[in-house]
Amino acid sequence: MTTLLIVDDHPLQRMGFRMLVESQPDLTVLGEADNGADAVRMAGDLAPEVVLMDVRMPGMDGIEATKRIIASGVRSRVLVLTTFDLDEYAYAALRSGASGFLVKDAQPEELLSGIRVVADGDAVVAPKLTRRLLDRFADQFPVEGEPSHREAAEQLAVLTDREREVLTAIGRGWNNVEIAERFHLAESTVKTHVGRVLAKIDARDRVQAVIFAYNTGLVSPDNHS
Amino acid sequence: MTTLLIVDDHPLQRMGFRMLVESQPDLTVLGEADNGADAVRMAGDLAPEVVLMDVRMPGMDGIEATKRIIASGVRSRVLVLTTFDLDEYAYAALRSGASGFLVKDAQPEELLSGIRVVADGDAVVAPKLTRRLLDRFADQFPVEGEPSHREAAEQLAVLTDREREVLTAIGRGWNNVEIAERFHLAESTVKTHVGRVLAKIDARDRVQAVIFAYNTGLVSPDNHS
DNA sequence: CCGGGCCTAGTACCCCGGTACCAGCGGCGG
DNA sequence: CCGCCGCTGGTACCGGGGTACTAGGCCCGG
Repeated sequence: MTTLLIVDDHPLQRMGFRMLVESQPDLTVLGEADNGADAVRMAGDLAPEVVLMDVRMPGMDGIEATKRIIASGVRSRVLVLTTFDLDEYAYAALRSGASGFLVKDAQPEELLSGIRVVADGDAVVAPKLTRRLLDRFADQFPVEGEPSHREAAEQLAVLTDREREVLTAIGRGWNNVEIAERFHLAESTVKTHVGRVLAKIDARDRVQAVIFAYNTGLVSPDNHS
Repeated sequence: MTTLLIVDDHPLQRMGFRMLVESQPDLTVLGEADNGADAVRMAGDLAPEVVLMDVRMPGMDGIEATKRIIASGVRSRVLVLTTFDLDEYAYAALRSGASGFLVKDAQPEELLSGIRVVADGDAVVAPKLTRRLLDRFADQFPVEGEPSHREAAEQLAVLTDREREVLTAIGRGWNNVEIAERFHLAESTVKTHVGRVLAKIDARDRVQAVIFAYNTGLVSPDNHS
């Protein structure tokens, strides 16, 4: 049984959601809120598995409410509902920590499907929003970065493509096992690469490699994950 | 009628896709390719609306093939299929210009739905991958008003003076012995401080502590020695 | 005066990281 | 065709790093 909290400032809209949701044997509504502040409080009290959150509300909007719910440490997952005409809010919503983004005029089956996906710990994004998400994602990750420090850049140049990838991974704080997993390599292979990188950039250990990566601009603040 | 090109190095897999797709009255297969080079060429010749692209293939892989198809200017949209979880290759795929990303063991309906979504000009990402994508997105694009810097800065405030000194030293790439010497401490003392710093800033090891130090501005590029 | 931070220091333990060395493979240029 | 290079993988070894726990001395505020 998946528990829900419905957040929307329009009573009629809430009614619609409740009708749809309660028609499903595996879904149940714990409560409703008509503003962001109540939503945050009720999420803390009721600990619903999924919060259906309208973005546009008077006072605290759905995005701010989402951030606070996520920050509060409650296990609730938030499924944000947008009307899609808002572009400036779109990215803020994506960053808010929500587990899903659907358009309010979606088919009922899509909404129900989205609720179950989110309840399972996965995420869902409406196709139209996904398009923009991918475009933005592509923009923000240029194929090759631009080193700012020329001198060190020469050392960067002597690295092979693979070694530069590994150095970037080191710069993100990943350990050898994590690097191996993300690149589908054996840990021993990663060690080999790391060793060569350290020798080439004249670093004693991966800590100094991180510093090197920052000084060359290979990685920048908030470039991690 | 939506036209398709199937790209996979496994004949049996292609057969499965073809069977599924041709069972749909609105979908038709224009051709098949078992490697990236052929895929690029056939996409140019046949101009399918959607390319079903396996990501892992000997020789030119699906990602490189996707990039070249997109770069070629053909109007084809690429739906990438993988058996694996989101990893570096997957991110590379998302950057490659693909319109969709699904796992190969998805339900047939999901695949068909994904094909139609992509054909409509929208994009689709498998729920399990979306979760990771959103996490990554959130990491990469900190909210303007409430950057992770602020959170981090608050963590900085909880550090004692000594701990902040030690963190700075870590950020300069010094090891425990060097820190001990410069501060006239025993190595064991340094370890104690380091351990508490790591706990307070929620870092796994000193490598992540370095990154933290850079992100908070505690240390800056070319600040060492 | 006594509790609580903070700094100091030690011991013991385990694991990850780094090194050394070796080896096979595929591509590419001489 | 051969050699070089880059990439991959493995084994073995050792030292540094991180954790857990303990503990004494210091200063400050209740």
